[in-house]
Amino acid sequence: MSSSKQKTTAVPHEVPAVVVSRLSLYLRELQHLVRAGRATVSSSQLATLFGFTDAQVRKDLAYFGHFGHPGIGYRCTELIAEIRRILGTDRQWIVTMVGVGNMGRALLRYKGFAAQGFRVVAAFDRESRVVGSQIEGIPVYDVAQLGDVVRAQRIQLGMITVPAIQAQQIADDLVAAGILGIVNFAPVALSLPESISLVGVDLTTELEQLAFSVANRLGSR
Amino acid sequence: MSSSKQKTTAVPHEVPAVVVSRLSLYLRELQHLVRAGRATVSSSQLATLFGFTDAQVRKDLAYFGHFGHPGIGYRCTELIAEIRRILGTDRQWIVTMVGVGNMGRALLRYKGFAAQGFRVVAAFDRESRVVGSQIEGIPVYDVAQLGDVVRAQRIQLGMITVPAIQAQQIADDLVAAGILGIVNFAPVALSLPESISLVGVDLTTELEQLAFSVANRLGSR
DNA sequence: CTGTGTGAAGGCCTTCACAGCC
DNA sequence: GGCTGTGAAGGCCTTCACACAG
Repeated sequence: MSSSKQKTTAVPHEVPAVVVSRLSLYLRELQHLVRAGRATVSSSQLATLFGFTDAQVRKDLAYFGHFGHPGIGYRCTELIAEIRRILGTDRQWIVTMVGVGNMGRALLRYKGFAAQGFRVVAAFDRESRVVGSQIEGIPVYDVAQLGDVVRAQRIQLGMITVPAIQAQQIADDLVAAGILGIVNFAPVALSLPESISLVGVDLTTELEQLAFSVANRLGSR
Repeated sequence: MSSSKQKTTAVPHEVPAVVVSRLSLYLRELQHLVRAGRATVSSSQLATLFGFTDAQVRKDLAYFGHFGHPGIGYRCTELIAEIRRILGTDRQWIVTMVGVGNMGRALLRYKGFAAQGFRVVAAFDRESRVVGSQIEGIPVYDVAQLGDVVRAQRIQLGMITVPAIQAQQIADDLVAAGILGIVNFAPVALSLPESISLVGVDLTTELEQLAFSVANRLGSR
């Protein structure tokens, strides 16, 4: 606030992935806090929600700028705006879903994505039964049209919910069509060019973490 | 193999959570490899699938025992059995799903859980429309019966797919009924006793990681 | 020669502790 | 008094590099 040099403009250098994932969590809880009428939070209050330390919360945020107010804490709406800008969710992302089975359909019907800036504009499947239909207003195309539609609609992100055995081929098609990043729900490791961002989500894996934790009485995390 | 002291019996000491999560990934790919007819893998081949280093794969496994064969690598079926034992998925886990909306239904229909030792025996919802029905042969009860059913069926793990605002109450009910661990799909931080294992899965959070990665051109991970 | 298991080294993240500010 | 931002310290995980085994 004192000097003219605000360094809150861009990602400063290399940020640990784990810091970014915590930022998402902070954002989520901040939004809950605002809805509950809270104007400010301290780092220790935020930390308590997750079992982190207050220093960690401050350090995480300090990677990107000076968002806090000594003696006050962080103003919720202000910090929400900052984190959204950092994550890149202050703008809209154009998304597609490939695979309209149980999981794909469930995700298409989920309202939470749109609320955070992710607009799903097209879905794909190979089953002629669903091709041509709409789910929550989102048209379902044949996978054969994937490249054309992705290019025409300038789709940036793809979510893959096809069976594991088809996932690599779909990923290759998405990359060929110019996609920038992929969330892979199929239980298989994908091989992609370095330039493409990849996040893997495997629900079985998550249950296995839980089983291990219970079997070895590690308690909460 | 030389001495009588095999230390492959239990979790030796404190294992980093990230090691356990990689074990799940190894298991998944090993199962793919077996299906493809492969008998053995080396640490470097396994590592390449994920972009890890070979040393990391070996170190991860070395936490739990000596599973490799110098000059050969790891025998796939052997290592699968070891990892399942380590994760605790060589036995069956009794699981419940609380919330039978889009996400809950999709997960109930997913066949992958059963294949890894997770048996979903009951689901719960508050909507009288679905209570009393079955999904994939799994009965849906009213949430009011949650405690009774969890105790009667000795349910060990719970998956929560209710709206965020209801999630803490459901979690408390599950804990009161003696549950051992929870996977929380609701986009909210839960507060639980230390003795209860907790894994959080937030799909919006995953998309945000991807957005950040793309926005900052970090490429694959 | 191929490939594992592992001390040692290195690096990265977390925690500590406190100066500074409201 | 309350709370942030941050160097310094500490700890934990990853990588290196090599002895050893088949």
